[in-house]
Amino acid sequence: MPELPEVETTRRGVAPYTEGRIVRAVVVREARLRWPVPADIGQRLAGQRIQGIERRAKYLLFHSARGSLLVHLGMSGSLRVLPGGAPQPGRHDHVDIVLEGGGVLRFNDPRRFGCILWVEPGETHPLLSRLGPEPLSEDFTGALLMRRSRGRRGPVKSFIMDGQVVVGVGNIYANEALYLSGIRPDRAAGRISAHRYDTLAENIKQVLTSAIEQGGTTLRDFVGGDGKPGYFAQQLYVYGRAGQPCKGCGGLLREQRLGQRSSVYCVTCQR
DNA sequence: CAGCACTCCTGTTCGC
DNA sequence: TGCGAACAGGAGTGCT
Repeated sequence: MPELPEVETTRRGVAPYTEGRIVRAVVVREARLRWPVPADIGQRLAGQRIQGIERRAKYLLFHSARGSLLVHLGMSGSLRVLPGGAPQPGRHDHVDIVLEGGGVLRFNDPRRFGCILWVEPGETHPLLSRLGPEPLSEDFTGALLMRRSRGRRGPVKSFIMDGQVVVGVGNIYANEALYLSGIRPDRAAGRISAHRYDTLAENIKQVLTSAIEQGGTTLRDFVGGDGKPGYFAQQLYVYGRAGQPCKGCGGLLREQRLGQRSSVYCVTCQR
């Protein structure tokens, strides 16, 4: 499932093949995504040059002079470059961005939790207007977590997954960062010390950075081929390891549902 | 506002 | 071995 590192890896992977290129057409085979793909998206984008690709949270923005294509990969989405043109589309190949010169940027999303929308020039899309800071920016600090968490009684894990607090911390990395920080995921956000929030913020940055670095080794998978683009093995301490031994102390990892999300932690190493 | 539950969807896993 | 049920999960929406 694409988390922030996968989305950033996608951005870097498709940028060399799309930036500076002109869009010839947009082929929408299935418009029923999270929200309907706008019917006029092809008219808006055709003939436009893709000036750059920006990532904000887990959204990708393909900027042109006439507006921007806003893409989210949801749970199961992927973007892949087909430099030599478009082979027969598969069952979930919902949208093709056909480029001058014959290359194709193909959007695939089996569960259709993703979206493709349009943003007018100079406007901030409502989906982006209330987002917290980027986790890898200087704006994201332990002090921010400390300040924003005061008075909040919900679990810290839900707190750091709240996109209005900080963006891009999905379930996998929330679990991992809390393990690395020695913090139980069900601890009340408002009752965690400034020092521990410093540690947590650093670990969130660390785990995301290392995942992005690992993603760099799979960039070739974004082009052609039939491998699944954008996903890469991640060294995981707790996520998906419920019932297995903690890599720190050997105790069995426990699983708990928090805010509809599975949370895995070590009762000994995390307090 | 904070904190939930609900919702979208389909591939995978599980239980019998 | 096969089949239906349960599950996973990003994040917007709506309710308390």
